[in-house]
Amino acid sequence: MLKHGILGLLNYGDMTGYEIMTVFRDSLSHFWVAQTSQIYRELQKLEENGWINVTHIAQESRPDKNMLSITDAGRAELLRWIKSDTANSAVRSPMLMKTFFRGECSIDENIAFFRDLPGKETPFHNGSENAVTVSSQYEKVIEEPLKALYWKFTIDFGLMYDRMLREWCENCIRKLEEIKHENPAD
Amino acid sequence: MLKHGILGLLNYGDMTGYEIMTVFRDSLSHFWVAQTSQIYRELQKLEENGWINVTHIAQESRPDKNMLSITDAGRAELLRWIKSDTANSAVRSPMLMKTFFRGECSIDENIAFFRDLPGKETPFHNGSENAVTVSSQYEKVIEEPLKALYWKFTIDFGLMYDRMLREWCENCIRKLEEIKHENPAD
DNA sequence: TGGGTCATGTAACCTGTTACATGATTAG
DNA sequence: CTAATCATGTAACAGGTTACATGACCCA
Repeated sequence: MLKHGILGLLNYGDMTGYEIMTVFRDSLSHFWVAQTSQIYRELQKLEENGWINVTHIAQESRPDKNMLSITDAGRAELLRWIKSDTANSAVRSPMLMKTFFRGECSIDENIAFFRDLPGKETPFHNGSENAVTVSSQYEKVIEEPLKALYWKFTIDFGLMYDRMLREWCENCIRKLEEIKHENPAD
Repeated sequence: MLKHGILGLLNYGDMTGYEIMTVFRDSLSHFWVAQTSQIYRELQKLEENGWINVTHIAQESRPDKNMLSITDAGRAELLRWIKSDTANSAVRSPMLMKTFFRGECSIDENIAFFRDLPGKETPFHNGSENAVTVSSQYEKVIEEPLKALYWKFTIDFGLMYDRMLREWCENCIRKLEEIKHENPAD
């Protein structure tokens, strides 16, 4: 999957590993966290698969760099992946996992837990508002308004998710407060 | 994280690997998918760490089984994990990753994509309504109504997520329809 | 007689995380 | 003078996926 994210970015135009890293940070990282080391490793595999070409460029006042460009095979693979079924995708939420077992903690601890959650757990953890402005800048770079649209869709998702999470936390807190007042013993 | 999920289940009472598997399927699997093979491997590690004890039980009309029970060290580890910070948790959404690059497809293909999504991509992919009834059955097993409460919280999350996802897809479709009518060329 | 349940795993591989490593240039 | 930016990775380990393997009992 990370492979395909990188391939997708290279489809916008040639880039170095470093540039991929920065674009990734501003866009995909909201819903897919990846370390620099992993990006470079995946780039090696993309080349092995023949999905990208690498051109070494010597520089003087800067370290040398490797310019990466997507191949026809890479573009074909990207499209194949985009159109493939989303269904059996890896679901994994550490946050829900912890919530599930929160019965081990006191009600007050749990009220605090749900109070703090919305600030921490969100796909747009850097703040979705910020993501909106960043994407607008890239809109000029991509130059294809229709492609920028889907970027905006992912940000809309982030905004709606944030709102939903806050609501959910409020509901949980409300129920915990009720229980607290029913049995003040706990 | 999977380690801790298993530890949490064993904290409800002794179980075999097989039972963990079935309880897992009905509860945690909604937001954390794991293969049987992985569960057995993690059980080995839990024992190596001294977090569980294993008792071999010979059976006649059934295969022998290993009864697992959580140790004091395991309980301590479970609590440590529950109270640890949720913040830097691994975010990864294949669905948003694909959405991001959907600009490569036609508007009609994308309308179809968003129309089909709500049925596929949901933390409670087996249907959240079903999860509600299953959890009610376990409520009798757990026998501690306060613990079952947090299970219900995770299901509430699933229901709210489902609703939000449907709304988001409708919004995306609406925007795509607008664009389609503005430039019928595409 | 065929499929589901009970019950256990191993092996190979792929993906993700953490820690480490280097070093010049440039902007404040 | 110091921190950020540019630019590249390696190594070891942890966690997740896929495929395979075994075998009896019970119900329809």
